[in-house]
Amino acid sequence: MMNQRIRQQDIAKKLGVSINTVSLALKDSGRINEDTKLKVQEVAKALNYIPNSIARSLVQKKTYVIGFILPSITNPIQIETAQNIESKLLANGYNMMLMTSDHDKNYETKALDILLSRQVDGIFLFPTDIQDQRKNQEKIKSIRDANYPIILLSGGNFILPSDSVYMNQYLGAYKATEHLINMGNKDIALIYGGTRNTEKHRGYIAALKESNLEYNPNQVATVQNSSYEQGYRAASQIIKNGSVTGILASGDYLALGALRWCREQGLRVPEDVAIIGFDDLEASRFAEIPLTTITYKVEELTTQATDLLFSLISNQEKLTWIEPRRFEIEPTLVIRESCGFKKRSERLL
Amino acid sequence: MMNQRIRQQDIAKKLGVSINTVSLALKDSGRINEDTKLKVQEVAKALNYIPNSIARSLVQKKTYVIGFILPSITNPIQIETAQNIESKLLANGYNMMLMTSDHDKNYETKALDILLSRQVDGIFLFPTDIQDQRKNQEKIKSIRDANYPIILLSGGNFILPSDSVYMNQYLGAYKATEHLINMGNKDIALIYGGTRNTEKHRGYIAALKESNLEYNPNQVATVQNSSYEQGYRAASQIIKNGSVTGILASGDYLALGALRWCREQGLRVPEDVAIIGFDDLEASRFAEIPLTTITYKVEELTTQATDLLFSLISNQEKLTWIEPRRFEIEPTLVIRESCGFKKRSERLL
DNA sequence: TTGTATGCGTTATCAA
DNA sequence: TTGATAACGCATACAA
Repeated sequence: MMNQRIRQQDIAKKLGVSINTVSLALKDSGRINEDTKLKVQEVAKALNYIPNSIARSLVQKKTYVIGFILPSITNPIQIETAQNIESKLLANGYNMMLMTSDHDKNYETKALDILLSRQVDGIFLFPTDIQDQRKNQEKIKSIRDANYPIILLSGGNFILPSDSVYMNQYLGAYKATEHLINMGNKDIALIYGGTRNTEKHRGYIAALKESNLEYNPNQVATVQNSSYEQGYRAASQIIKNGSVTGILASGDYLALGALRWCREQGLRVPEDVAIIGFDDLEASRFAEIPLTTITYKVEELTTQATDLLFSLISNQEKLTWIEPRRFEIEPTLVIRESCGFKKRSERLL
Repeated sequence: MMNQRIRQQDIAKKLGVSINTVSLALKDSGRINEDTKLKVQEVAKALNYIPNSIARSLVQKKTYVIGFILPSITNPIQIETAQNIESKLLANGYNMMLMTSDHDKNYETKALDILLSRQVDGIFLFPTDIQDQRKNQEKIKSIRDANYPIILLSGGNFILPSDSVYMNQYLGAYKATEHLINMGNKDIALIYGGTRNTEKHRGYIAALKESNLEYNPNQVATVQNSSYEQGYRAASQIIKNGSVTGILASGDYLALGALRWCREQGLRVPEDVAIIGFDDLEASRFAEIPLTTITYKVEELTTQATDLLFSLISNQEKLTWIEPRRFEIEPTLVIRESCGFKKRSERLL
């Protein structure tokens, strides 16, 4: 029910000029009389005219809307990424349409179709799952082949159907595991999201292998989402399973949940169990035992991603002929207290 | 650069029928031959036809897009609210356009204009600030008077220009303060967002007054956002100011930051300082001292809000003649350990 | 059951 | 500097 809104026609009629004149005047076009321009703008303001961008989009074939698909809210990093990108888009005159894909399993495809139908000028996609990504691979490829800018916010040691910007999670997991090993741990557990985190899994295994440590499936727990509760629960299972002295969790909330369980059991951290997380959330800095973790460089990632998107948008050449580019961002280790190496000074205000 | 996409015209030409036939067939209209309908749908699928909803919106005067304006990301409750509403909208065939208003101070107005220009079918607005809300009051009123559904997700003891659904924060703060008093605290500090939280401020004062306790401005700290860091910092200031034994924070992260500061100073919680937060985030359940807090009933709020929105959308009567409705949701106290009353059993899995 | 014609509000092209 | 006219892709009223 858009109620009768003011159109260019209305203000044209009021002034006895043509619609075209109004259109040009509102555009602040140079090739129009200053007086009439002012008159038009004045009346427009008086009538509270608001341009209909739907109509404009139809003729210009451009909506200035960018779609953003992300799995869900449990990972605050993804939300932060979305909002960070939103503000960058805004600075360039674009708005964001946000869709979450986790509602049902195959919703990612549907979300893509909706965004295409809405004629968005580009898409950022946080794939739900490497599995699903493979499944949508053809679709994504065809979207890109139609010169439609689509950027993936994930990646790894495999071929992607489109351009991508991502934190190198393999490397992150490798560094984290290596750190646990260096701190003297030999039985290191992994708490992670299964098919959502295959790269982290790979990095974990690679680091173990590098140190000639055995990969023990009993020390790996799969988790539904990256909440405290799941980390708490996973820790309870894993530690009962054996002599684990180190835990790598694929997210900080998982790590903090695990930390809580350990503390409740009277286990000391890091003396009895060392814990390391992922993402460097604020909660980790303020945890009871400040958490050692792996950074997720949101600002760097979103800057790269939006730059890439805008270059694709303004670029005229057929994307088909360009190899998909990938930008990796290298995560770094943030050492706090949960694996040893106390540095109390860090939290000074 | 929308590349040449398939239109109804293209599939009409391919089949030698009229556009109208195609339009009806794709609509699955009853008044069309089954054979041709199937044929059309087949070709549409083969050509990978995706309807142009921009064009459809122009003629139907309906976009099936709802705008959502929220201040920023520091409050995870607002994000959760947005995503919760997004999923409810989706179930009804609507999508959400997300805008954050905190970038510059007066951006809320601009966001409203953008959404109106984009012809969204309705708007949810989380006002940045009561102050700003007053400022935009006329604008919001005029939007509503134009029969444009706009719903505010805040409220209080004052007149609102449009329909609203909100947690009664006055009551929440009252209950929280009362609880602190009941636990024997007489010097109770408030950490809150200033003009963003006037209702909480009022509730705090009312509860003090009810117990004949003096309101002491030195025990009130204003904070930039609801992060751990701000809570940590505020606690350091406030506790140095005097003999505070209880802290009410307007958000759980603030409370947890304050908790951390106290612990680092060797203060026991709740024995030396009792702390209570707001929102009942997951982090509070898993804190080193599980946090007593006030619930924010996201699901209840979003259900009310979307129901109200859809009733406005389908309603044909002039909104001008209807008094703005308001739905208050009553917050409840969740007692954990940070104010006393230990209940260790709660966290069983 | 299908086709034709018109319009949605705007921009763009071409004359005047 | 302005005005008429034709698009944009789709839906709808009406005709056939």
